[in-house]
Amino acid sequence: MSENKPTDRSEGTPTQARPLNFIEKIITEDLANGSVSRIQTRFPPEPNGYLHIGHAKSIWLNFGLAERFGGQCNLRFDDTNPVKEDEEYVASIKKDVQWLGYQWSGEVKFSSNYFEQLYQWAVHLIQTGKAYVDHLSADEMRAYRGTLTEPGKDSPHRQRSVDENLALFAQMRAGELDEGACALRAKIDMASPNMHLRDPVIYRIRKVAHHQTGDQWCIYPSYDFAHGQGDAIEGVTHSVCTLEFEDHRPLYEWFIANLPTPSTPRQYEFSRLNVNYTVTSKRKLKQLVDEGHVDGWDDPRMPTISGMRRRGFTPKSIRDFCELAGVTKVNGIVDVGMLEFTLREDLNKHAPRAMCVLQPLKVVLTNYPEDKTEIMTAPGHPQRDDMPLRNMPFGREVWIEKDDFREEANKKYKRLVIGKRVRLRNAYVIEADAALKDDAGNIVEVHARIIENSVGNDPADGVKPKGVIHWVAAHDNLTCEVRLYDRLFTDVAPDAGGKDFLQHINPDSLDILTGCKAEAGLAAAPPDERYQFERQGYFTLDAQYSTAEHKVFNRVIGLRDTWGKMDQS
RNA sequence: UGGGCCGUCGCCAAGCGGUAAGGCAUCGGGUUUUGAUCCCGACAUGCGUAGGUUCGAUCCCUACCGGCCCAGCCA
Repeated sequence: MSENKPTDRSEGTPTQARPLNFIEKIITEDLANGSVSRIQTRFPPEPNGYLHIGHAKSIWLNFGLAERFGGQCNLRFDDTNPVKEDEEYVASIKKDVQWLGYQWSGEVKFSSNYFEQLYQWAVHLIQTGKAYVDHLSADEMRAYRGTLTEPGKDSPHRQRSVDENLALFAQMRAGELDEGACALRAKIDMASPNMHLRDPVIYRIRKVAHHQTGDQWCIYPSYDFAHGQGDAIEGVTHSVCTLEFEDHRPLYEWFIANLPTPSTPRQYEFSRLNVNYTVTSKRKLKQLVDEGHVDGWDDPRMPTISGMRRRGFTPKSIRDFCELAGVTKVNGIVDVGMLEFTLREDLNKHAPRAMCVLQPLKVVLTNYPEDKTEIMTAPGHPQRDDMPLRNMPFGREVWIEKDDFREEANKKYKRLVIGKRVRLRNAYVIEADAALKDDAGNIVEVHARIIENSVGNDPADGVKPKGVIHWVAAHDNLTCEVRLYDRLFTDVAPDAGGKDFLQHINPDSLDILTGCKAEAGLAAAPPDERYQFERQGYFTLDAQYSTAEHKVFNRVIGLRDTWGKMDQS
């Protein structure tokens, strides 16, 4: 797969001219003043679900930073909570990261690789009087923690001796205590205005099997106790995460300061990527899947990486979008229009052109011999000469788009009208004579004439065609199914302010067209190629629904359409 | 309302005391056998608000206003 080359970064990417973002500035300084000699980052997902467009930003940022500064980026699964995780997700996450065009440094890492070290560090904290086993129940702990405006109070178990804590913690590990019976807490400050510093739980008992470590452990470290230390073990220099972890930073630093870690990573936070007209919360995406509003996690309308892949997005368009959106600490919502822009930009450059009639209307060229056929040639791409020419059969009967014919129309209509001319793209100029209708008055066929010698030339009589329309020969084409996708939600912010996002699902987000007529050459379309169906948009084969006999094309995105937006009367 | 963070064009986003980059979108115009692409042009006397410091402030100070995050043995 050509799109998996992690080196395909050069062309078109605005990387060069762009001013540095705040994290790049920090790294540049750190490198300049020698506080670090080399960059190490990491992308640290918990394997508890499918990745979506929001994760793409983190992937792009972490891997991109390493790439730009000649460093390395690890893929580390933050698997400290076995009850929510599954091996299925580690597989899909690895696939998504690679598809986006990145390769992690060395082996895939897991926080669970460090469980023994983490355990020893917890013991170290106990020995230095900085951690204790607390027997308060979860409810009691909540009550003791205080509130946002009131300080918490010390647990009655806070002053246990080191020996007692050591013994209790060993019992926890040995499985001698029940889930919830107690937990290990860091001893920091129950009156801290920062809730995360009010003696956070760092180890809890969970008697469940872990997807990586099996039943080796029945106690698991919390995120806060595992993340920074994992960074330190891996030599991560810049631990980049999202804004909601800002409050955790003092805790992150407290562990690093109070433990003999091999390095001192620093945490930096940026705002997560939000896109309008969609939702990205795992709970909501799951609901869309579970309630059958979409076809699965990889439904082409989903904002998941797998959905976008199936839809036909290019990895580059997603990376470019992340870059275009920028890296700051401002909580914003980016316009999907920007994503559509980077998508079209990439597709326009690389997609071979083709013609496909979505809603066919037959045109009979009455002055064209019944037994005659020709092969028309067309460029593979109008702005590139490195793409092979296409050969398209042409004959007496051709299909054109229903929308491209009107019995009569005003001068703004640049398509086929009775008595007027249009060019069949890459073929003849034709002039319409009559429209044949069925009993209900629907136009079922159009009679027209070709203008002799107009292939590649303007008509000899000087009467130029009004416009250019696409067509497909009736005697030789590929009948196929085409799926048109629109945004999944009709509301800019489907879940803003506690709105019920399900109320805003777009009933027309999927339009299935059958009996579409594509140019014959498309019968050989490979599954990962994206085409521009001229005048319509970009399309790719749906890997799931297509069979050898029945091709299904997904519309990745339509062409920019200034005509469709204006008053066409 | 305790703490943390954030507020520059409709949406992103530069700017770091010397008089508002850029992109997306939008609106004009040109080229074009895709109403696509491409090309030109327009688009913040204004930087959440009010004061203050300064010859000069989006950048410094003060006070307000607005938004986001934190009271999981989730991450």
